[in-house]
Amino acid sequence: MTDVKKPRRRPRSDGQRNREHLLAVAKAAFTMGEVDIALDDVARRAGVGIGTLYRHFPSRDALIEAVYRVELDRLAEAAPVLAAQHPPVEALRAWMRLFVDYIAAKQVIAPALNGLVSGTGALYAQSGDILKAAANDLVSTAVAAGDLRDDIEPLDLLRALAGVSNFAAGPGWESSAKRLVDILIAGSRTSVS
Amino acid sequence: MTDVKKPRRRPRSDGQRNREHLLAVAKAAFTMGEVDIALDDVARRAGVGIGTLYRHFPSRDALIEAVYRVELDRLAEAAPVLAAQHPPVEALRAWMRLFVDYIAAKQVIAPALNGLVSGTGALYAQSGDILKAAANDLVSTAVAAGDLRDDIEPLDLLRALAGVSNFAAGPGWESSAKRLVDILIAGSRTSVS
DNA sequence: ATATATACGGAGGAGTACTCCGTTTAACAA
DNA sequence: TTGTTAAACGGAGTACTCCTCCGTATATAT
Repeated sequence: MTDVKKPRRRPRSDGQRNREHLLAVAKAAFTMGEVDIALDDVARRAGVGIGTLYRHFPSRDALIEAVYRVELDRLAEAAPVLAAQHPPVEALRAWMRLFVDYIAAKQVIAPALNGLVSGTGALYAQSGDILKAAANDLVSTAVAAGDLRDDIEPLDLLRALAGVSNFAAGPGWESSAKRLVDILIAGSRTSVS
Repeated sequence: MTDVKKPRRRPRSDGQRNREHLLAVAKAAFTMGEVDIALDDVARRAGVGIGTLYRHFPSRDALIEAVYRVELDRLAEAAPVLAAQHPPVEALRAWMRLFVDYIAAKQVIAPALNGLVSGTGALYAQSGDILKAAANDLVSTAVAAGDLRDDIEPLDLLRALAGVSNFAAGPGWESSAKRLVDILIAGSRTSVS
């Protein structure tokens, strides 16, 4: 039990302001197509030096994770709400559709999902765990109710979804994404002839 | 119909040799983990100048596509064979499992699938079309036989599969990938209570 | 006012993708 | 064989990116 670091001073206001500016700029850029924006640009647009950016976010991945953290957490929080409103399987379906909606609304989830799901490493690890836990709850509830096969891996459903999320291009992609959700749900049910 | 360009000379042997060396080196590198290998390195290992590499493959993506072309084509060619050997639905299942096997054998499909499936643009466009056509045949045969719902989008199944392919890490990933194939098939069947 | 922990800025090191163009060479004809 | 020429080569150079380092500035606390 090492003791928690006791902050001897209140955090500096300019530091927090800059951090928020950076996040806002980065999110705006990512939301537009500019996923590959140079970090120098992010710093310039936020009105800070590049050194400041790197102090707040020690790597590009750290910045990306910070940007998406809010969105991913919101998605995770929706799970218990849906679970309370719907029967188990429908709650899961609704939650998976929420993914699709988020992507449709340019809520910038897709790249985060990819990072989360691909083996890139510790990146997104924390948000990822929350998300996985949410999926786990929904699935195990449905399994316990006897509606879903008991060999369903929640993470696999997420992975499959990430595959579709990968590209939000082409007309009708949204409806085809929702169709896939139905396929996944149907295929996960207990009663399959 | 513009006339086909009549080559006034036979292609130079050194050119073809170098092209093959480059492909071999790149494939070897990609097959190991070195996806981010510098193109300078590829050129050096192949014993050619960087200029030569860029003449043969005008961009990094062009090189990657060329490397995976062979594998993707082989996968596409397996489709009619499987269709001849199995009833429709089982042919589709077998083909989807083939994806998993390829990935498991470090056959380097996963990144190609991602590129194919993500909206990166024309990259992989050609190989992608072949693959899509193969999937289309398998699915529409099964649909015609009345075994699969008629609203199944072959490409969506591929996308979902790509999601799992994304990471071939963690113990037991292979079996969970095959389980997902079963889920997708089950969910695509006509008779769902 | 003074002290000091905290944060800032941006030049610069290191590395990569890709271009340009003078040089070399394989193919072919005489 | 030898000359001609289209095709291919090589690698220095350009442009750009990520990230580090460290001297300077400033918010907080006394």
